[in-house]
Amino acid sequence: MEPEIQLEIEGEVHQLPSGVRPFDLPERDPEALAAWLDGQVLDLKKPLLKGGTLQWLTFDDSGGRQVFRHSSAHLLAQAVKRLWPNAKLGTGPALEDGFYYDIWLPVPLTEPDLARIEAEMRRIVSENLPIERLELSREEAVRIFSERAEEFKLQIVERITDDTTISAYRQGEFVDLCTGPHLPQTGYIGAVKLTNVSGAYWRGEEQNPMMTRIYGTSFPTQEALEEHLARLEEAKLRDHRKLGPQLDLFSFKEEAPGFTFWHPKGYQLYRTLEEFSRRLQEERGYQEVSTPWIYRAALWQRSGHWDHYRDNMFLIERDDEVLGAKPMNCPGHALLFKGNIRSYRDLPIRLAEYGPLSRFERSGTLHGLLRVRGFHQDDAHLFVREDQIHQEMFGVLDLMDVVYRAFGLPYEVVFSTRPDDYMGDLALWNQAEQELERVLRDRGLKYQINPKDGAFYGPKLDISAIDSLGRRWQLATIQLDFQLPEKLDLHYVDDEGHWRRPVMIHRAILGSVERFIGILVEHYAGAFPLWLAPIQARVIPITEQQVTYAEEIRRKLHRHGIRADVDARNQKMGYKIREAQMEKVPRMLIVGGRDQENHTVSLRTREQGDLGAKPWPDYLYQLIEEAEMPLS
RNA sequence: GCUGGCGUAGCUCAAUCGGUAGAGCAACGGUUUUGUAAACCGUAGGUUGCGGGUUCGAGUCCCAUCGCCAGCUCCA
Repeated sequence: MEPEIQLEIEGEVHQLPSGVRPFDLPERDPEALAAWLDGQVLDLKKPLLKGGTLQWLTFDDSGGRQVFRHSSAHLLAQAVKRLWPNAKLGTGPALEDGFYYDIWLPVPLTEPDLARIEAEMRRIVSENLPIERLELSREEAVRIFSERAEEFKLQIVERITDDTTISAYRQGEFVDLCTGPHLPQTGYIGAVKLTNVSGAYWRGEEQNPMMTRIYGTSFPTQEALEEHLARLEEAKLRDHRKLGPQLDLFSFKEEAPGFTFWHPKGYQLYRTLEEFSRRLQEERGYQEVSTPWIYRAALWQRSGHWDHYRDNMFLIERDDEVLGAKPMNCPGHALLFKGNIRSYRDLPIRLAEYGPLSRFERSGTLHGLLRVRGFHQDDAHLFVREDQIHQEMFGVLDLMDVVYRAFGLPYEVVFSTRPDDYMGDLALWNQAEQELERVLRDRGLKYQINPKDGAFYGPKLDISAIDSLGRRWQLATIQLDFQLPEKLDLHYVDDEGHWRRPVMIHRAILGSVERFIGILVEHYAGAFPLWLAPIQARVIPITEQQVTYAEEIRRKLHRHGIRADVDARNQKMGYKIREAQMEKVPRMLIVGGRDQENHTVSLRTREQGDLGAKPWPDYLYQLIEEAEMPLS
């Protein structure tokens, strides 16, 4: 008698012969791309030898999408191999919104090549080749990929351990080493688009050969693909590098790559943000200082930056000695701390600084405001006793919460642990890592662990946000440091009169003010909330007759701390309104003859449009309230 | 830094095969005096990123360089 298995599908239990393929079941969802059996994603054509609960994965499931995109990557590789038979395949995974394949090519790729590859991919789709799984012995795998001169695949085979099944997938003449799973046929891939080409080192190591990485995306239908491409276009319009200059906030110039020119409006925004940070920190016992921005090399040698950070520093040679511009404030703050004898009663001492920092970033890594060479942090160093670590860390996380809630910025917490080139004593590192984890748990924060990504002097907690194109950027950082107090020999006097070593907490909440503004521009698409907007209100006289009245209103607004201007140009009202809307000014106070007579302003808001006449100056008091900083 | 791509007026873009660099918006001058997203007329604006080369002739072809874009690497 043939062995049977029991499969539960959509609540119904079926008795089926062992070896049945999900693909052949009459219950199969016609949109299914793969099957899910008790937590495992399987090919639809996988013969089932044991029973369980089976679900269909479609393009709406992330698992289904992943299979779809992974098969699309194979499709890409097959097309490239048809066009360049001596191309050598690297790896080609699925991504969130698409896929890529790293391929070594004898010639550089050009735009028209992408179109040719796409055309070939469509041909393979129309051939509707069956996709077949092969399970291979190591010898077979080596033979297959040697025959095809796929040296990179052979390297992968070598690294596969003996306890793993070596599998490959075949579609037509094409075979790729792959664990799968995959779609049943190439015909499933309804629409593909190759988006861009770039270089990528084999296995991500700089000394390895550079492969050509071809990115693409794919969807079941042409309409879905076009919708996706339209969304990408939308996102590009939010890009801070486009919006910033458009809104006249900042610019970059060839003469100073990686440094920001802050225009009047952008700098206003910058100062508002800094003021926000100042007020929150003063309330919490921080003291603002300003320390030198250039130090003799000897300090950097003592602090460890010379060994761990020199390549990223701007160095200056004068009078036969080397000086370095500061990439961080910590050594300066430590020196300031050291300048007096400190009692245990003085701690914690919280030193804040907003001064300029410079880091020499490699040219290819610069990216608008999000990666610059010259920037400012809302930086602070907390000098604390060991028994104060927990409480102070708790306070920092609390401040962070206030700040990020004020902007409604979605963020992720990452806990980065000891890197390979760490400085100092292993026991201290372990202690610091345990402290950080304990505070995270006590605050109930969700976090991910990023092993070996800590700073060279201590483990850190990073907050990152995502830009308009889905790239992740680190904003806040909180680091516990037992090393620097040691290196620079910091101490305080404890309650028994003994010298003790303080602990340093490095922290920046906004992170870099530059980067934070870049993220904010994209987050709000340039339409900043009232309290942040560089120009909060624009007074628009309808005719020349109201310019004096308009000026009067503007002066009064300013006197009460509202940033306002008057558009007195000889233009129609509609024109001025249109410009104010495009500049994303949150409030427009329109004044015509009627307003002047009745002592009103005609209010228009950026979001709601015309709201009619409001008595003046009553409206001023409403505006003052609406424009308050979100300090709690 | 590496691989590939792109640099034309302040912005968005055009210029056939190598043959006189052009338009809209913005700016400026004037007319208009206006009630909720673009009034009208006119003027000016350029060493085509910078430097070489090929050619009778280069925005266009070649070399080099700078900057930017995508990704890699790096990343407090």
